[in-house]
Amino acid sequence: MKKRKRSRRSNATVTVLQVAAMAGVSAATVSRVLNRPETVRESLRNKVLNAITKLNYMPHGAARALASRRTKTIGAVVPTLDNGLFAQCLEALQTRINQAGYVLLLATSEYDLARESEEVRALLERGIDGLMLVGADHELSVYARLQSKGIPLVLTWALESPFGHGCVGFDNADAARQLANHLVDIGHCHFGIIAGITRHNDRAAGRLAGYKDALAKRGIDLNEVPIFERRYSISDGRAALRMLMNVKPRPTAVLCGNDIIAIGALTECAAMGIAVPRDISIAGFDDNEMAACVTPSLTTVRVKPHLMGQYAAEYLIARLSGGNAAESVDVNAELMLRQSTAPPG
Amino acid sequence: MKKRKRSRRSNATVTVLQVAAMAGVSAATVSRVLNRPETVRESLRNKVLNAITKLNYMPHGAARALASRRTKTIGAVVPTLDNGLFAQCLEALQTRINQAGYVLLLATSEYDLARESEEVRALLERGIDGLMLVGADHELSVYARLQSKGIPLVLTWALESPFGHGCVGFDNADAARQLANHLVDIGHCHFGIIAGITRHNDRAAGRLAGYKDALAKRGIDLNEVPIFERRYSISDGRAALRMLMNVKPRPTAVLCGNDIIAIGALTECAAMGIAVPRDISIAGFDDNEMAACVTPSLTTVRVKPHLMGQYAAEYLIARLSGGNAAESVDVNAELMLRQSTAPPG
DNA sequence: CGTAGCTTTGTAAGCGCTTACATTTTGTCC
DNA sequence: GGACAAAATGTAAGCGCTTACAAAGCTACG
Repeated sequence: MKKRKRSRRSNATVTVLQVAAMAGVSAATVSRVLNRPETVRESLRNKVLNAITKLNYMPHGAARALASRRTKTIGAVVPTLDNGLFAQCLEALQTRINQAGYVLLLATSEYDLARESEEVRALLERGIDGLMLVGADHELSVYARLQSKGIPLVLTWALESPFGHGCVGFDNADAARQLANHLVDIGHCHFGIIAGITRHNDRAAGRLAGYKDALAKRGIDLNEVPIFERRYSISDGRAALRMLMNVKPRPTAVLCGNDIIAIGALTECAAMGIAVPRDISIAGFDDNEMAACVTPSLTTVRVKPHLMGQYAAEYLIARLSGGNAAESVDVNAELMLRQSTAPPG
Repeated sequence: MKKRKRSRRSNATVTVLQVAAMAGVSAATVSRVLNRPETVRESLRNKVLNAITKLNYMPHGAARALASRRTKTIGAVVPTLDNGLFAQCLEALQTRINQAGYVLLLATSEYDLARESEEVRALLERGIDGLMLVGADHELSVYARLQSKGIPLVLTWALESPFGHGCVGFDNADAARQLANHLVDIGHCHFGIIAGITRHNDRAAGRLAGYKDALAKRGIDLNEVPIFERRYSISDGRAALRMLMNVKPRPTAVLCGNDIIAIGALTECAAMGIAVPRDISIAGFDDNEMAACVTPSLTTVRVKPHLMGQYAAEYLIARLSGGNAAESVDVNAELMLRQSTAPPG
C-alpha cells in the first residue's frame, strides 16, 4: 500500500491510458490508431478516435520521441534571417515539411562557423530527424556529429558536399563568370570588384573566383583590378564604391558580391553625382526583392531561394521516409540584365 | 536469465549511466552536474565533466523533456517569412532566446487563422515552453490550449491581449493617424486609400481605422474617399493605384496599407507617367528595407521588428525563469518623411 | 566522543509513449 | 466443423532522463 508516491500530475494531463480506458482498449491500440491506423479494425478505431476528441487528448511529443526515436522535427541553421533570401528559403522549406508532418527547429549562425557548430549541437540535443545547412563550408565537428547520429543533411547554396550529402544550389562561380563576361562583351575593360567576405563563405568565394576567372580569361590583368572584400551592408557598399572612384584608371564597371553591396554602390553614385549606367555600370548578385525596385534597376543574378528551400525539404522528406533522393540538384541561376549596366562611355 | 530482451541499442548511444559509471558516481549526480552544478562537490563534478567530454556524451532532449516537463524550446508562428519584417523580428527573438539556452520552433500561418491554430497545436504537441504570436487576432482554441497547458504567450505587433498576455507592439491606428494628419497638414484634401486585407488582421484594420479617423476628424468626407483592400503585393498595389486614378476628383494623396503596396503604386505611377510627388503623394507603412531605396524614396511609418523580437524574447525568458515582466511594451512607430510626399500641385 | 543539523550522494520510481512478442480472434479451405 | 494461417489486440519492457526521498558524510558544539 504505497501507491501513487509521486503523483506530480497536478494538471490533469490526458494520457494514452485514459483514452484507452474510455475506449475500452489497451494503450497499444491507441498508439496504433495514432501511428498506423490501418492496422486496427474500423470499429475499434472509431471508438478510440471518439475518446480522443472527447478527452481532447494531445499526444506528448517528448514521450513519443523517446519511445520511437523520431522527433518529426527538422532543423535548419542559416547565417541570418535579416537576409530575405534565407528567410524565403526557410519559408518554402517550412511550408513543405509541414505538409509532411514535420516542424522546423531554427537557428542562425551570423556567418560564424564555430557558432554554427554549436547551434547544430543544440539542435541535435533537442532532437531533429534531418538538417538543412547553407553552403558547404562547415566545421568537421558538424559533419561528424551528424554522421554519428545518422541524421540526413541537405546543403543549400551548394552543389557538392565533401561527404556526399544532398545538395541543392547553383554554381556561384559560373554565374559570376557569366555576369563578368557580359560586361566584357558590351565593352568594359576597367573593372572594380566589391566582393563579400570570402573567408568561411564558399558562396562569396565562388562568386569572386568566377569574376576573376572570367576577367583573366578575357585578357584583363587582374593586378589592375581593385578588389575589396566587404560585409553585406549598404554602408560598406557605399564606402567601397567611393574608394573605387579614386582608383586610376577609374573602373567603368563594378561587380558586387551581392545586391546589398550593389545598392550601396548605387546610392553612393547618386550621392556623388555619378550617373549609372552612363558613367559607370554596376552589377549585383542574388536578385533580392529590392533589385528591380531601385533606380536604375539593378543588373544581377537571380538565385531561387524558394526553389532551394522546396527541394531541400523534398530531399529530407524522401530520405526520412526511407526513399532515396537525387544527391544534387542545380537550380540554375539566371542573369537578370537591367538598367544599371550598359556599354561604357 | 532473460536479460537484454530488447536491446534496440544498435548505435552505441552514450547515456547518463555510462557517464556515471566512468566517473564512479550515480546517474543522479551526473544529472545534477548538468542541471544544478553548484549542488555537487567540485572534485566529483570534475570527474563527471571529464567523463562527459571523454565519452562525448550528449544529453537526450526528449528524455530530459519527458522527465523534467521542460523542453527549453520556444515556439513562434508568424504569417510568413517572405515579409522581411517578420523575419527580422524572429532573427532578434532567436538570437536572444539562444543566449538563454532556448531553441526556436517555427511555423508560418500564411495569414490564415485556422492554419495558425493548427500550427500552434503542432508546436504544443512537439513541446514548447513559451510562444510568440503576431497580432492579437487569434482563434479561441489557441488561447484555450495555451491556457490549459499553462504556457506563457507574448504577442507582437499588438499592444493589448484579450487575455492579458504579454504584448510588444505599437499603436497602428495612432501611427496611421499621424501619417494622414501630416498629409492634411501639408494641404491635401483628396485622398485614396489602399489598405491591406483587414479581415482577421488587427494590424491592417488598425491602420485603416487610423487613416479614416484622422481624415474624418479633419473634415474630409469619408464617402468621397475611395478605399480598397488589397493583398500585400506589388501587383495589387499597381492595379489599385490605376483604379484610383480614374476616380473623380482624382486623389492627390494615397495612403497605403504597407510599403509593398506603396511601392506597387509608385511603380504604376512611373508606368503611367504620373510624377511623384508632384502630381501625387504616396505613403507606405512599415519602413521595410526597400522604402528608402526606391525612387522617389518612400514616406512611411517605421516599425521596429528587431526591437519587438528582442522584447518578446525578454518577456518569455523572464516569465520562464519565474520572474514577472512588463505586460505591454510600446516600441513607438515613427513617421519617416521622405520624397514620395509633398504638398499638392 | 556523541549527536543535532547541515550538505552531499545514492536509490529508484516514474515521465507518456512505442513496439517486440504473446495471445486471441477471425477468416479460409477441405 | 476443424485445422491452420493471418489479422487484430493485449502485455509489458523499456526509451534516457529527473527528482523525491533516503542514506551517508561532515561540521560543530557540549
